[in-house]
Amino acid sequence: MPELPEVETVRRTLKTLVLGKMITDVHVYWSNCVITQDFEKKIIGQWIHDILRYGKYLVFVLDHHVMISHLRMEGKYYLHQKRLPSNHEHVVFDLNTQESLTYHDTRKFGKFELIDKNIYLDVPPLSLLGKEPKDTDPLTLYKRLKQKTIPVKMALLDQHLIAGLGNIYVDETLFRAGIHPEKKCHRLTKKDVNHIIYHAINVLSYATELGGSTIRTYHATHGVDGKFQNELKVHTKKDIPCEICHTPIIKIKVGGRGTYVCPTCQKK
DNA sequence: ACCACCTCCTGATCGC
DNA sequence: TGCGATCAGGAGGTGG
Repeated sequence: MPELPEVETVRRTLKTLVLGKMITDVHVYWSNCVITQDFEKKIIGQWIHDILRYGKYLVFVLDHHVMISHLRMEGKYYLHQKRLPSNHEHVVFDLNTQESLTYHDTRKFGKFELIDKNIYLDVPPLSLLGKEPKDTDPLTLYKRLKQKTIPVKMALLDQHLIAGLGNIYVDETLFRAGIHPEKKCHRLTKKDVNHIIYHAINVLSYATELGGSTIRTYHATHGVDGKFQNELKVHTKKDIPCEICHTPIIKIKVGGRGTYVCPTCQKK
């Protein structure tokens, strides 16, 4: 499940592979993953000038549009010589170099959208996206959380409040901050929120440095594997002793999400 | 505004 | 061993 560090790794890899190339043809094999009408007609003939990232969204900057791509759980890109599509390849972009950029997504959850280049930051989904932890003002976040009764983990997964965290890095952030994922938002202190932001920034930047995490079925473009899974302290660590207090890590459900927590170090 | 719940999907895993 | 049921989950939508 790609989160900010994994998407950033994909962005950097893809930039080296497709910048300055033109999309000569597009094949959509699973139409539900494309939101835009006449997607193929609009995108053919445009050049790829840049690839940006906002939270977990990839933004391909073209001549007239941006193509917003969200990988959701299992989306992956591959660049290869033109060939027949294989299983789970739902969108194929033919390039002017005789290569194809292929989008592969087993669960078909990823989405593509074309938006006018001049307005894409002013319309959903990007207009609704919260700031990334490094740009988040602690007091502003504290005030918004103060009005909420949901568990802090659910708030941190809400991309409108803060962008980039997913299930893995929320668990890791809350462990490092010593806060229980079920703690209600309105009970968080300013100090709690400061700790959360501080550790979120650290976890995300360190994970990005290591190329993200490679767990379950996720890996970045071209078989690039991340190394941050070796740094995980709670996520996937059920029954393993906490490295601080040696209490076994437990797995619980918070808002329906599998959640790993040290029942001793993390306070409600 | 807030929040709980549903939907989309497939493959892995669980339980009888 | 086999096979149906359950689980996993990011974000958008719905309805209370």
